[in-house]
Amino acid sequence: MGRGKIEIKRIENSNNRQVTYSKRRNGIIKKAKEISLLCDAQVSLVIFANSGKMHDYCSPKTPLINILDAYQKQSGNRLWDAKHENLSNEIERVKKENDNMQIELRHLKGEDVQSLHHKELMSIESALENGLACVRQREMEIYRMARENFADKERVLEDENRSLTYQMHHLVMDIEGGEMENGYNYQSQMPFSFRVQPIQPNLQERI
Amino acid sequence: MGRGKIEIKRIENSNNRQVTYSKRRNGIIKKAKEISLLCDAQVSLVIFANSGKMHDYCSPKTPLINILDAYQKQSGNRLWDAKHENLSNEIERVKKENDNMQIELRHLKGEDVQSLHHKELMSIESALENGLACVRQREMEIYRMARENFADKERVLEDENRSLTYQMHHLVMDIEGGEMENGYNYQSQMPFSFRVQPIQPNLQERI
DNA sequence: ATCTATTAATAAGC
DNA sequence: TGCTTATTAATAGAT
Repeated sequence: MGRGKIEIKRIENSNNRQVTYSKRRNGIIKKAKEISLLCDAQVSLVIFANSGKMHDYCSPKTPLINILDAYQKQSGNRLWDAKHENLSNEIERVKKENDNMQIELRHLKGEDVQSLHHKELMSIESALENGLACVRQREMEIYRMARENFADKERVLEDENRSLTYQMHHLVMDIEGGEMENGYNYQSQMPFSFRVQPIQPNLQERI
Repeated sequence: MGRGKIEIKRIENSNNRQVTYSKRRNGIIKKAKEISLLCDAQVSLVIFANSGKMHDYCSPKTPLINILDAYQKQSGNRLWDAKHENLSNEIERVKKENDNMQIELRHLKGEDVQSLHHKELMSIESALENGLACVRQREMEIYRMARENFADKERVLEDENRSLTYQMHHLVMDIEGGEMENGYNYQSQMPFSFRVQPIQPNLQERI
């Protein structure tokens, strides 16, 4: 249908091919529209040119996804169903794992134990005892570490105190012993916050 | 193109519609094949008749799924991507839940407690103590029920024994007291397994 | 299905 | 691309 008949095989001339593509693409899309209107048919048409450009037609009132869903069902071809199935299976698997853990957790917390029998209870009990032992051991460890840490700090503070006390003692002696040799009053020049202020009142008594 | 021109609108005569559908469907599929051959185009065509019957064409060497995948990318239309996303999110959610439970379980079992601090340990400890209390309570319950059950059975057996003993006592008296009045020897006619055989030897002494 | 008068699509040229 | 036109292809209606 044209000035000459053409063989139905790849058009080698790239320009001709492109022109023919445009014309025929429009033709097909027109035909698709027509059949869907004339005959109440659902049509899904997607065309990719060699260049990668895409055109498509989908009959109105029917989302493409529905047409393709129906296509999957009728043709038995799996488009995305296979992927979906894998994901769904994964969800199932993980949910099952979840449920099992949920149950185990509840049992360990002493919930839903009415349904359990001797043997199960025994194993839960021993798990709990073991857990308790571990947790308490860890608590003891923390306690011990805290105490050691505290003892260290205490020792450091005591050393510091001793040193300060010693310094203060000498300072007081210097002041009481008459005028400064260089006429300088350390205490009064020091910012207030740096002055030695024993926190525990009874430390003063020890001086 | 035919004996008369037709308006492009739904053909009301159902027979005509069906005939036109068949003819035009073949036409479109032929055109699809031609353009894909002539112009190196990728074509996906799915047509559903009003009746529900489906026909399709897909250019060779390109699985439909690939064409549609490309369609999704170019058109921005989400066919199955949306569903995939939902499922993937669901998996993420459930896995996270899973991980949390996993951690809680491990802690309750006394594993990985090295990383825990005082406050967490305290709450786990109290959960464990509570669980232990519940489990032990349930065990006691089962123990009590079992004992009661056993006591019941024991009582029934004792009653049975008493009754049998009584019967046997009378039977022995009858036999020792001379010939049977009706000349019938119950014991010897009874199948061996039904004969009264006290299980506890000392029961015999009580007779 | 098949036929065929008629319309529609389109190849080639511009 | 768009327009034109000679030519082929598709198909409406009848059988």
